[in-house]
Amino acid sequence: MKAASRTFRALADPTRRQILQDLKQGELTAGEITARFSISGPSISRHLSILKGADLVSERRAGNRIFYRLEADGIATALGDFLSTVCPTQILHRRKAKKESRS
Amino acid sequence: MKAASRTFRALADPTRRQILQDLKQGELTAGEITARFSISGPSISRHLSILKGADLVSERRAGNRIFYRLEADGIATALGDFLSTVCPTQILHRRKAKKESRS
DNA sequence: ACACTATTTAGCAATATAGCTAAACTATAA
DNA sequence: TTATAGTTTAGCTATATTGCTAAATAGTGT
Repeated sequence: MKAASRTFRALADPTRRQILQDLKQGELTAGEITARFSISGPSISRHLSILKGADLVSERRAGNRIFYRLEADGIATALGDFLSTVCPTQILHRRKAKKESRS
Repeated sequence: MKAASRTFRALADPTRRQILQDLKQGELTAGEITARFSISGPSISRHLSILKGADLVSERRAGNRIFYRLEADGIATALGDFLSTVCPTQILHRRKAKKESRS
Protein backbone atom coordinates (compact mmCIF):
# COMPACT_ATOMS: atom_id res chain seq x y z
CA MET A 1 0.00 0.00 0.00
CA LYS A 2 1.15 3.53 -0.70
CA ALA A 3 2.68 5.52 2.14
CA ALA A 4 0.14 8.32 2.00
CA SER A 5 -2.73 5.84 2.22
CA ARG A 6 -1.16 4.19 5.23
CA THR A 7 -0.66 7.54 6.89
CA PHE A 8 -4.14 8.92 6.32
CA ARG A 9 -5.92 5.64 7.05
CA ALA A 10 -4.00 5.45 10.30
CA LEU A 11 -5.00 9.00 11.19
CA ALA A 12 -8.63 8.44 10.19
CA ASP A 13 -9.50 6.63 13.41
CA PRO A 14 -10.24 8.73 16.51
CA THR A 15 -8.83 6.14 18.90
CA ARG A 16 -5.53 6.18 17.04
CA ARG A 17 -5.43 9.96 17.02
CA GLN A 18 -6.02 9.96 20.77
CA ILE A 19 -3.19 7.48 21.23
CA LEU A 20 -0.90 9.90 19.41
CA GLN A 21 -2.07 12.72 21.67
CA ASP A 22 -1.38 10.60 24.73
CA LEU A 23 2.11 9.81 23.47
CA LYS A 24 2.86 13.51 23.16
CA GLN A 25 3.93 13.54 26.81
CA GLY A 26 6.38 10.67 26.37
CA GLU A 27 6.63 6.94 25.93
CA LEU A 28 3.91 4.62 27.18
CA THR A 29 3.65 0.84 27.29
CA ALA A 30 0.89 -0.97 25.45
CA GLY A 31 -0.70 -1.70 28.80
CA GLU A 32 -0.61 1.92 29.91
CA ILE A 33 -2.23 2.97 26.68
CA THR A 34 -4.88 0.28 27.02
CA ALA A 35 -5.68 1.53 30.53
CA ARG A 36 -6.61 4.93 29.09
CA PHE A 37 -9.34 3.53 26.87
CA SER A 38 -12.44 1.43 27.36
CA ILE A 39 -11.33 -0.85 24.57
CA SER A 40 -9.80 -4.31 24.89
CA GLY A 41 -6.05 -4.86 24.89
CA PRO A 42 -6.04 -6.77 21.63
CA SER A 43 -7.91 -3.95 19.89
CA ILE A 44 -5.42 -1.38 21.18
CA SER A 45 -2.61 -3.66 20.07
CA ARG A 46 -4.05 -3.66 16.57
CA HIS A 47 -4.30 0.13 16.59
CA LEU A 48 -0.66 0.35 17.67
CA SER A 49 0.35 -1.99 14.90
CA ILE A 50 -1.42 0.22 12.34
CA LEU A 51 0.23 3.34 13.76
CA LYS A 52 3.60 1.63 13.61
CA GLY A 53 3.00 0.45 10.05
CA ALA A 54 2.42 4.07 9.11
CA ASP A 55 5.60 5.15 10.92
CA LEU A 56 3.62 7.39 13.23
CA VAL A 57 4.96 5.61 16.31
CA SER A 58 7.95 3.42 17.05
CA GLU A 59 8.30 0.70 19.62
CA ARG A 60 11.04 -0.33 22.01
CA ARG A 61 10.99 -3.55 23.96
CA ALA A 62 12.06 -3.40 27.62
CA GLY A 63 11.85 -6.83 29.16
CA ASN A 64 8.29 -7.79 29.42
CA ARG A 65 6.89 -4.54 28.19
CA ILE A 66 6.88 -2.68 24.91
CA PHE A 67 7.16 1.07 24.99
CA TYR A 68 5.59 3.11 22.24
CA ARG A 69 6.85 6.50 21.24
CA LEU A 70 5.39 9.22 19.07
CA GLU A 71 7.30 9.73 15.83
CA ALA A 72 6.58 13.42 15.61
CA ASP A 73 9.11 13.89 12.87
CA GLY A 74 7.56 11.21 10.70
CA ILE A 75 4.10 12.68 11.13
CA ALA A 76 5.23 16.19 10.29
CA THR A 77 7.15 14.94 7.28
CA ALA A 78 4.28 12.87 5.94
CA LEU A 79 1.70 15.62 6.25
CA GLY A 80 4.12 18.31 5.14
CA ASP A 81 5.02 16.33 2.02
CA PHE A 82 1.39 15.84 1.12
CA LEU A 83 0.61 19.50 1.69
CA SER A 84 3.48 20.68 -0.46
CA THR A 85 2.32 18.56 -3.37
CA VAL A 86 -1.38 19.36 -3.15
CA CYS A 87 -1.32 22.93 -1.85
CA PRO A 88 1.74 24.53 -3.44
CA THR A 89 0.40 28.00 -2.64
CA GLN A 90 -0.06 27.16 1.04
CA ILE A 91 3.37 25.95 1.94
CA LEU A 92 3.86 24.95 5.53
CA HIS A 93 7.43 24.88 6.62
CA ARG A 94 8.84 23.24 9.61
CA ARG A 95 10.61 24.99 12.41
CA LYS A 96 13.20 22.51 13.61
CA ALA A 97 12.84 21.80 17.32
CA LYS A 98 15.44 23.88 19.13
CA LYS A 99 17.18 21.04 20.94
CA GLU A 100 16.12 17.51 21.75
CA SER A 101 14.96 17.90 25.34
CA ARG A 102 14.34 14.15 25.43
CA SER A 103 16.85 12.12 27.44
CA MET B 1 -18.68 12.94 12.84
CA LYS B 2 -15.70 14.89 14.09
CA ALA B 3 -13.98 17.22 11.67
CA ALA B 4 -10.60 15.52 11.92
CA SER B 5 -12.15 12.14 11.15
CA ARG B 6 -13.92 13.55 8.11
CA THR B 7 -10.69 15.12 6.91
CA PHE B 8 -8.48 12.08 7.33
CA ARG B 9 -11.03 9.59 6.08
CA ALA B 10 -11.48 11.75 3.00
CA LEU B 11 -7.73 11.84 2.44
CA ALA B 12 -7.33 8.12 3.07
CA ASP B 13 -8.57 7.15 -0.39
CA PRO B 14 -6.08 7.35 -3.29
CA THR B 15 -8.73 8.29 -5.84
CA ARG B 16 -9.77 11.25 -3.69
CA ARG B 17 -6.17 12.36 -3.24
CA GLN B 18 -5.69 12.19 -7.00
CA ILE B 19 -8.80 14.31 -7.50
CA LEU B 20 -7.28 16.94 -5.23
CA GLN B 21 -4.06 16.83 -7.23
CA ASP B 22 -6.01 17.26 -10.45
CA LEU B 23 -7.84 20.26 -8.99
CA LYS B 24 -4.53 21.92 -8.20
CA GLN B 25 -4.48 23.37 -11.71
CA GLY B 26 -7.94 24.88 -11.41
CA GLU B 27 -11.62 24.09 -11.38
CA LEU B 28 -12.96 21.00 -13.12
CA THR B 29 -16.50 19.75 -13.69
CA ALA B 30 -17.64 16.43 -12.31
CA GLY B 31 -17.60 15.07 -15.85
CA GLU B 32 -14.06 16.26 -16.52
CA ILE B 33 -12.91 14.63 -13.32
CA THR B 34 -14.72 11.41 -14.19
CA ALA B 35 -12.98 11.37 -17.59
CA ARG B 36 -9.61 11.21 -15.85
CA PHE B 37 -10.39 7.98 -14.05
CA SER B 38 -11.54 4.51 -15.04
CA ILE B 39 -14.26 4.66 -12.44
CA SER B 40 -17.97 5.26 -13.01
CA GLY B 41 -19.52 8.71 -12.77
CA PRO B 42 -21.62 7.85 -9.74
CA SER B 43 -18.57 6.62 -7.87
CA ILE B 44 -16.69 9.82 -8.65
CA SER B 45 -19.75 11.78 -7.57
CA ARG B 46 -19.67 10.02 -4.25
CA HIS B 47 -15.96 10.78 -3.84
CA LEU B 48 -16.65 14.44 -4.58
CA SER B 49 -19.41 14.48 -2.02
CA ILE B 50 -17.04 13.09 0.60
CA LEU B 51 -14.37 15.65 -0.29
CA LYS B 52 -16.96 18.40 -0.07
CA GLY B 53 -18.23 17.12 3.27
CA ALA B 54 -14.69 17.40 4.58
CA ASP B 55 -14.36 20.94 3.19
CA LEU B 56 -11.48 19.90 0.98
CA VAL B 57 -13.28 21.06 -2.16
CA SER B 58 -16.13 23.43 -2.90
CA GLU B 59 -18.61 23.32 -5.73
CA ARG B 60 -20.14 25.94 -8.00
CA ARG B 61 -23.03 25.24 -10.31
CA ALA B 62 -22.83 26.71 -13.81
CA GLY B 63 -25.91 25.77 -15.77
CA ASN B 64 -25.81 22.12 -16.43
CA ARG B 65 -22.43 21.52 -14.94
CA ILE B 66 -20.97 21.64 -11.48
CA PHE B 67 -17.45 22.93 -11.11
CA TYR B 68 -15.32 21.67 -8.27
CA ARG B 69 -12.51 23.69 -6.78
CA LEU B 70 -9.69 22.75 -4.42
CA GLU B 71 -10.03 24.35 -1.00
CA ALA B 72 -6.30 24.61 -0.40
CA ASP B 73 -6.81 26.86 2.58
CA GLY B 74 -9.12 24.39 4.28
CA ILE B 75 -6.73 21.53 3.72
CA ALA B 76 -3.75 23.45 5.07
CA THR B 77 -5.76 24.61 8.07
CA ALA B 78 -7.06 21.14 8.90
CA LEU B 79 -3.67 19.45 8.68
CA GLY B 80 -1.89 22.35 10.33
CA ASP B 81 -4.30 22.33 13.25
CA PHE B 82 -3.82 18.62 13.76
CA LEU B 83 -0.06 18.93 13.56
CA SER B 84 0.08 21.72 16.09
CA THR B 85 -1.88 19.70 18.60
CA VAL B 86 -0.07 16.40 18.14
CA CYS B 87 3.45 17.57 17.30
CA PRO B 88 4.00 20.73 19.36
CA THR B 89 7.76 20.44 18.86
CA GLN B 90 7.42 20.21 15.10
CA ILE B 91 5.39 23.26 14.38
CA LEU B 92 4.59 23.88 10.77
CA HIS B 93 3.61 27.40 10.05
CA ARG B 94 1.93 28.67 7.01
CA ARG B 95 3.42 31.18 4.66
CA LYS B 96 0.45 33.17 3.42
CA ALA B 97 0.17 33.05 -0.35
CA LYS B 98 1.64 36.32 -1.65
CA LYS B 99 -1.44 37.45 -3.52
CA GLU B 100 -4.50 35.59 -4.74
CA SER B 101 -3.63 35.12 -8.39
CA ARG B 102 -7.07 33.57 -8.88
CA SER B 103 -9.63 35.77 -10.65
C1' DA C 1 10.01 -26.92 33.93
C1' DC C 2 6.33 -23.96 35.74
C1' DA C 3 3.92 -20.05 36.78
C1' DC C 4 2.97 -15.23 35.95
C1' DT C 5 2.64 -10.85 33.42
C1' DA C 6 2.61 -8.24 29.11
C1' DT C 7 1.47 -8.28 24.56
C1' DT C 8 0.23 -10.02 20.14
C1' DT C 9 -2.14 -13.16 16.79
C1' DA C 10 -6.26 -15.75 15.23
C1' DG C 11 -10.89 -16.01 14.26
C1' DC C 12 -15.53 -14.19 14.41
C1' DA C 13 -19.53 -10.62 14.03
C1' DA C 14 -21.14 -6.04 12.96
C1' DT C 15 -20.51 -1.92 10.45
C1' DA C 16 -18.41 1.02 6.97
C1' DT C 17 -16.47 1.79 2.37
C1' DA C 18 -16.07 1.68 -2.59
C1' DG C 19 -17.29 -0.12 -6.72
C1' DC C 20 -21.24 -1.07 -10.01
C1' DT C 21 -25.99 -0.29 -12.67
C1' DA C 22 -30.49 1.78 -12.86
C1' DA C 23 -33.31 5.50 -11.80
C1' DA C 24 -34.09 10.28 -10.49
C1' DC C 25 -33.04 15.04 -10.59
C1' DT C 26 -31.49 19.80 -12.82
C1' DA C 27 -30.79 22.72 -16.42
C1' DT C 28 -30.79 23.92 -21.41
C1' DA C 29 -32.81 23.89 -25.82
C1' DA C 30 -36.02 22.57 -29.54
C1' DT D 1 -43.72 19.49 -23.56
C1' DT D 2 -40.17 16.62 -24.99
C1' DA D 3 -35.54 15.57 -25.53
C1' DT D 4 -30.83 15.58 -24.14
C1' DA D 5 -26.69 16.25 -21.29
C1' DG D 6 -24.63 16.42 -16.75
C1' DT D 7 -24.86 14.92 -12.23
C1' DT D 8 -26.56 12.83 -8.14
C1' DT D 9 -29.26 9.34 -5.39
C1' DA D 10 -30.77 4.57 -4.49
C1' DG D 11 -29.86 -0.04 -4.01
C1' DC D 12 -26.83 -3.81 -4.51
C1' DT D 13 -22.30 -6.68 -3.77
C1' DA D 14 -17.66 -7.36 -2.30
C1' DT D 15 -14.07 -6.02 0.69
C1' DA D 16 -12.11 -3.61 4.63
C1' DT D 17 -12.30 -2.07 9.35
C1' DT D 18 -13.09 -2.34 14.24
C1' DG D 19 -14.65 -4.41 18.09
C1' DC D 20 -14.72 -8.79 20.85
C1' DT D 21 -12.89 -13.40 23.18
C1' DA D 22 -9.73 -17.20 23.16
C1' DA D 23 -5.31 -18.80 22.26
C1' DA D 24 -0.44 -18.13 21.27
C1' DT D 25 4.05 -15.81 22.06
C1' DA D 26 7.80 -13.35 24.79
C1' DG D 27 10.10 -12.39 28.87
C1' DT D 28 10.92 -12.76 34.06
C1' DG D 29 11.34 -15.17 38.11
C1' DT D 30 10.98 -19.60 41.10
